[in-house]
Amino acid sequence: MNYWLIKSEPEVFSIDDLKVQKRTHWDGVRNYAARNHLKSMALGDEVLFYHSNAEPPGVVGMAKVCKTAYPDPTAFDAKHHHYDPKSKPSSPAWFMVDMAFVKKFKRVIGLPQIKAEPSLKNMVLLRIGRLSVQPVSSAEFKVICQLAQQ
DNA sequence: GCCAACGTTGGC
DNA sequence: GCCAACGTTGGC
Repeated sequence: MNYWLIKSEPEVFSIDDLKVQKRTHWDGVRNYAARNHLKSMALGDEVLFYHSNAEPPGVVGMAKVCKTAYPDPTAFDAKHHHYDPKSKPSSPAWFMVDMAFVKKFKRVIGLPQIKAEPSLKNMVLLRIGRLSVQPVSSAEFKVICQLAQQ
């Protein structure tokens, strides 16, 4: 079992949207490092859901992988905002996974709280701030879950 | 709205 | 293959 963190702007797609929809295609990732993480995800991997550009930014809940990586069709659609002519159905460049809602935390674990927690100081979130799909260690995942229960 | 960080593009 | 210019992300 591996653990991950995905970012979303709540104005675009929030944990509440995922709760209503129950599952969603995690499409639109157009960064190679993020894509490689998507392709490494296994069925049932647990994923922290992070709200970026929010007040406060932070981890708001949990999802899990319910379908492993497959080609992102929005990259093939010339009219789509995420269209990329480099990606062809015969040799797709971009992939997506499906995510299922697990839970929404009772409180947001804000970025300042994460920064203040010594056991989380090596989180990719703090080291590579812009990466939108990133791995989380099992120890970090446990700490986040404990903070969510306080 | 500003700006730092950093990934991507393209000229050479 | 280097690197400057540019675009995007995302915290503040």
